[in-house]
Amino acid sequence: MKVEKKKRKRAAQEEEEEEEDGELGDLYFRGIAAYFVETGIQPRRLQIWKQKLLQLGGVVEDHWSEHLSHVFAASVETVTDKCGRRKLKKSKTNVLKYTWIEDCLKAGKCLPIDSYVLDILPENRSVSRNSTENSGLRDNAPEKAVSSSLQKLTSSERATTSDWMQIINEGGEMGVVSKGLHKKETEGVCVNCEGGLHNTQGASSEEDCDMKNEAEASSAELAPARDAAPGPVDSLKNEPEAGYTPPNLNAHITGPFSEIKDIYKEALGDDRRAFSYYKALSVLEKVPFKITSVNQIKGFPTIGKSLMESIHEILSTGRFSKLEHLKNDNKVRVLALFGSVWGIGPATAQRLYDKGLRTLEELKTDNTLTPPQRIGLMFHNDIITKIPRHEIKEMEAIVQKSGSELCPGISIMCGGSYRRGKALSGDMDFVITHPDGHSHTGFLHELVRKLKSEDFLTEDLRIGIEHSTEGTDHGVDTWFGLCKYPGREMRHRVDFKVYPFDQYPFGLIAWTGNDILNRRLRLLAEAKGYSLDDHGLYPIVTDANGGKVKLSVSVPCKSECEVFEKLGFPWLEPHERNL
DNA sequence: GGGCCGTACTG
DNA sequence: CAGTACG
DNA sequence: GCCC
Repeated sequence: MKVEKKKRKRAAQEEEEEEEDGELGDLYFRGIAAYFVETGIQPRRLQIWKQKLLQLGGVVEDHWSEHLSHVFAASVETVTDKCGRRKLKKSKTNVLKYTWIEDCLKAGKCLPIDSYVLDILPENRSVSRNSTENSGLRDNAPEKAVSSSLQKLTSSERATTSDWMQIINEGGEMGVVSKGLHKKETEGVCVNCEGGLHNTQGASSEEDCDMKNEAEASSAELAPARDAAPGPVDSLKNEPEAGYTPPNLNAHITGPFSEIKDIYKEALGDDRRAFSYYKALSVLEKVPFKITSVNQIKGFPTIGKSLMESIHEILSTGRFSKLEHLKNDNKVRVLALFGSVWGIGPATAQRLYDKGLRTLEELKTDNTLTPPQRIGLMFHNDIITKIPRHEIKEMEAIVQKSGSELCPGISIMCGGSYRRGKALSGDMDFVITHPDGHSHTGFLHELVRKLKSEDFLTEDLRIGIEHSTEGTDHGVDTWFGLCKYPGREMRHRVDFKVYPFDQYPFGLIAWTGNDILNRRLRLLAEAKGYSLDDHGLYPIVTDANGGKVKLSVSVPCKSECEVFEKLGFPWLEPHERNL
């Protein structure tokens, strides 16, 4: 068995990559030496492309040089910014859109490059705009987002291939990576942030900072709900109109994985195992081709031995015995059902099961349920129903309108998966602040009252602290509850959190997520001697007794960009945060 | 073998 | 306090 | 579950 495996492995390396996946017979990327301009691309997808390029005979370089055969980029803008217009024109390198790789992978062969070539035109600003438009990347990276992320990224010029690999992978090595990054960045402090902060617009010493970008960044981060006029506001903040989510070509794997993840988490309380599936499926759903053999995903991050075996089983038999086994267990089925109710977790599900309860109908008769659980149960079906993007947009406008009527200048924006560009969201997360630094106090109570009177908010689930006039606490008001889309009885989950202005960037990052990114940022912060949470970045110091103490004063940051910068983490546009 | 985010409400 | 939730 |  072992020998057999070894033999096969050697064969796979020396020979071609044939074996079980006969359809991808040869190394069709052989002879390609490529450099990737990473700007404006989801890190996960990027990594997958690199992996496949290597696997199929190509070479990936960390830096651009003239001997390369190919350069891949999202648009003309990004590539010229990174490599230089003149140098590119001079070299014979093929400058191609990323879509070429995707299409090759889908087709299983090397396609003609003709329709993928990015034309490097002489320095005309308006030209690059058109080429972005035509790049075919609009579906997942509208030009606006691309260009703005470009500027921000290039200013903090790190992210080599290996950096990305490590960032994308688990947090273990993050300390090492970040040290390297940190050096560069703490010295050269993020240009974009600097400008934004002090309002010193003019492009500073760095060549890649421009004013348009500053304006965009600030309007994107602070979305003042204008005086009762919701219309034009929309276009200013939560950019993604259509959503960036690329199609998932591997639902045959992610579907079962998602199911088993929910069971481990909500029924069995095995969070860590659940998290492993969760991370794996976020990788698998970004693979740009339909997986037909485990050989195609050899060496992918977050997919270890056990998951590989599961995937192999799914591919070869169409079944997932581990999941089937769990679903055939009646008790597990009941626990999973109970656990899917808001407010009921694994422990409560188990307790209710032990009482002999088996259905949601029976659950309704139980008198030990807390009021929030009761509401969760009553609207169980509504709550698990996803909300389409355009409806969220309308509801955001409703909240903004009422908010600014109550308090002119208030900034209200919908974060969460909506801000990350998802086409469907499970709930809405409103992050609120006021630029004057004090008008946010007491705002939430009023807002909730008003929105209830408008028959938008319906039930309370959880009510957070009131702002304290003593300033010892963090003073973040929160409200969790349910709402109705106008003209419809169905309930949706809504969260509000109101931050003092100086904590807003931290709150916005935290409530935009995703959770994988949050955890990674917090891990990184810890490795650098900080503690990061939704209201600040706090230095950890050693006191006289050698104990670790978290300082109560945060490192000040005036924008999300600046938080990333302080941590030495590559900037990600909201739609790039679907890690 | 041990790590795996940090916080805040509810009862 | 444990349990649950949020990203 | 994965990854040092």
